[in-house]
Amino acid sequence: MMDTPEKIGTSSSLSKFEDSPVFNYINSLSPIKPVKSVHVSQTFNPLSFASLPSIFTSPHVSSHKESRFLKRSTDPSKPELSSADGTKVSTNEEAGVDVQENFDPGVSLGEVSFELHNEPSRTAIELPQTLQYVCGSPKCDPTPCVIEMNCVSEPTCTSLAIVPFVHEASQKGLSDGVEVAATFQIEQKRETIGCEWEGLISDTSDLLIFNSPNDSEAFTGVIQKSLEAGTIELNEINHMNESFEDNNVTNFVPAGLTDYMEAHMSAPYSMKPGSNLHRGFRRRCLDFEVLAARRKSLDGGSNTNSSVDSKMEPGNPGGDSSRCIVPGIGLHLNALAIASRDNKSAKVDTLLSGTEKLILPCSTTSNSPTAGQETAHESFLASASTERETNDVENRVKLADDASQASAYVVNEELNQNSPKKKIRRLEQAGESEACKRCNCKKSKCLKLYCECFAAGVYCIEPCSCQDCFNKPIHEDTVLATRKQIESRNPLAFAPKVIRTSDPIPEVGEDSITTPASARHKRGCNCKKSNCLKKYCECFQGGVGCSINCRCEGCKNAFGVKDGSAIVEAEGEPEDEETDPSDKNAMNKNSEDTDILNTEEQNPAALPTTPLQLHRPLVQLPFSSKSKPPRSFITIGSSSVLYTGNRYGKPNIIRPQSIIGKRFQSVGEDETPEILRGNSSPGTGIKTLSPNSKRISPPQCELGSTPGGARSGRKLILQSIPSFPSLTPKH
DNA sequence: GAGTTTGAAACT
DNA sequence: CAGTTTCAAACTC
Repeated sequence: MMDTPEKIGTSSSLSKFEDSPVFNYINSLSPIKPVKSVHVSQTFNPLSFASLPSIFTSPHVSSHKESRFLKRSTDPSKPELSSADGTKVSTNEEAGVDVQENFDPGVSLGEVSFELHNEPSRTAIELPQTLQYVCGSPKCDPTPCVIEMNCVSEPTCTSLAIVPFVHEASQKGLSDGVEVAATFQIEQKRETIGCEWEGLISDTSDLLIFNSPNDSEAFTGVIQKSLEAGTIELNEINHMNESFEDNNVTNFVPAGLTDYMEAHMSAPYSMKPGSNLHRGFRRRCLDFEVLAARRKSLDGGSNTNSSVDSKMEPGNPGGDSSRCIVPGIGLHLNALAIASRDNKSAKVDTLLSGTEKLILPCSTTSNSPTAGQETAHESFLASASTERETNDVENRVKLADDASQASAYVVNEELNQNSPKKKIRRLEQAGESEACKRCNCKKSKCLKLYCECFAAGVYCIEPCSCQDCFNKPIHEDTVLATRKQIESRNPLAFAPKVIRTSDPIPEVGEDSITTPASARHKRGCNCKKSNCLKKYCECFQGGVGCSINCRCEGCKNAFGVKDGSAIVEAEGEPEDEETDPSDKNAMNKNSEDTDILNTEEQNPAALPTTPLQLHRPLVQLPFSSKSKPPRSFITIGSSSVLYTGNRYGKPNIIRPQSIIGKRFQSVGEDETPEILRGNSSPGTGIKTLSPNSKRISPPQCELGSTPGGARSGRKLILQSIPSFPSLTPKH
């Protein structure tokens, strides 16, 4: 319809895009439109591979990310949207279905761009773009993500029903073959009226394509189709994407998203969609939060939720799986580990064969007895985490700390699938991640931070050898209550301990490698005998150098000594005010002078400068992967939810994307910093705020970024604190 | 696998 | 806020 002509215009320029009839059209459309627009931008973004990585990787680009996330989320989340929208979905579906059936590239493109539901159709038609973009999400993510989104974000019966289907489809596709899965899905699609299905189907279709041993073939085929349909459109789309990202995307998208969210999403959940990656991570984290929110809502008397809850509810022993799936989504890193273990060999083979990573997880999930959904989610999460790890190891900046990055990273890899190395690494990492998630608690009942699982916001699973474990879906209430208590004591208790700020991804080419993630342990360690050379040291364990925040004695942290130079043993905790080495010190001093804003901007540069970063890469690899990083993500994600709102606002509004991107990346991981920024009330007594006076230090970003990192961090903490509560409580 | 060491978390 | 205890991971044998 209007799309074709409009498309051209949009492609030409960003500004045009807004002004363009397309944009108007979108505006005219139902609330969904904005989302679509977002999707479109995202979908397009995928086209530009280079941009994508940066985008995803860059945490900072909250706007970007989120917008993208939204896009992505929309893809996977389509179901969500649909479920959420309900009626809307139905209508949209029709359109989407028609589109798919018709396979009119031109039309589809236009529609796709505008309508969420169309995305499926889009996927079919636009595959080239979508594939790239979607691939990441859908393959591994796809089903899982979708499911999770549905379950977690919105307690709709449909979501539950859908889940099984998705898994089946995914499983079939994996086991039997892509084609089969595709057909299966299609059939279901027709059968099922729910738009969710459409979304799922579309996703699955994508998956199928990618899953096919010869992704390239499928991809090429798709491309050819698209080309036949109209290459120009694709190109235009790409341009549009670029323009979006470069110029307005941040501003534009967020607004749409927020609106959409407000309109369709429940408040608590609204934030989630923000980022796909975050979704995954958040989900786990959120699980708790979500559950609480649900319950509250239920208490409030939302019937729909109640139905869901009943399914979700802990009460069900059988429900465990289901529950785990929904609430547990966030939880099951462990499952991944297990699954990965069992299936490692298989995974490897598959990887080697050329199948994508994503597929692997799915396969594992399918294989894993425990569970389908959960495993899928876990796999997704795991993949993300593993990717990070790999990135860290490789010092690939692209993968930013953010979950978003992880997701993005996944996507990229998928795109890049070619490299077997990465796959292997991923596998390895997965294995490592596996180890990370077990606990062996005997007295804490897994309800204290002693428990790694609990601390990570994950439910305990089989691999755990814990005793009297209460950290299970069955005891959700207890877990939530305990969690709240702990958070009340220390709002940052579940925040990631180690914050990594990867340098700007976009600049990956630049020095990213040299300057791996600048990560810091928020609190800092308190080692006295280990010299920060053993895993006893959280900093070392996290693969980050010690910072000013650390109280360690005789620090010899291979990743970076407190004082600044690894060589220096300087223990002087406070003493080390040596300017250079310690960005920390410098930061502290400087920070006082500098405002938050300055810190933010400066951060990126600062981070790279830190010697620690340099050191990290070498050592980190092994450690980082194993332990905490993933967790941190999770927690971050949860916290981030609140933050996301802030993110949208600031990044979008204030800063040019390019700049923002860098900054955010650095900052991105810590959302708190952003918040701080946003709130940035300069003088806050952070310390007082932090329950644990010990070391609530700002994330690295802060440190690195702001000369007065300490302050900023503190400030951040303060601000962040409120946010945390909001997350869990969300009334 | 058992025992020791370590440092965070929790408690006072 | 500091000191002590508890706890579970990390480590060693």
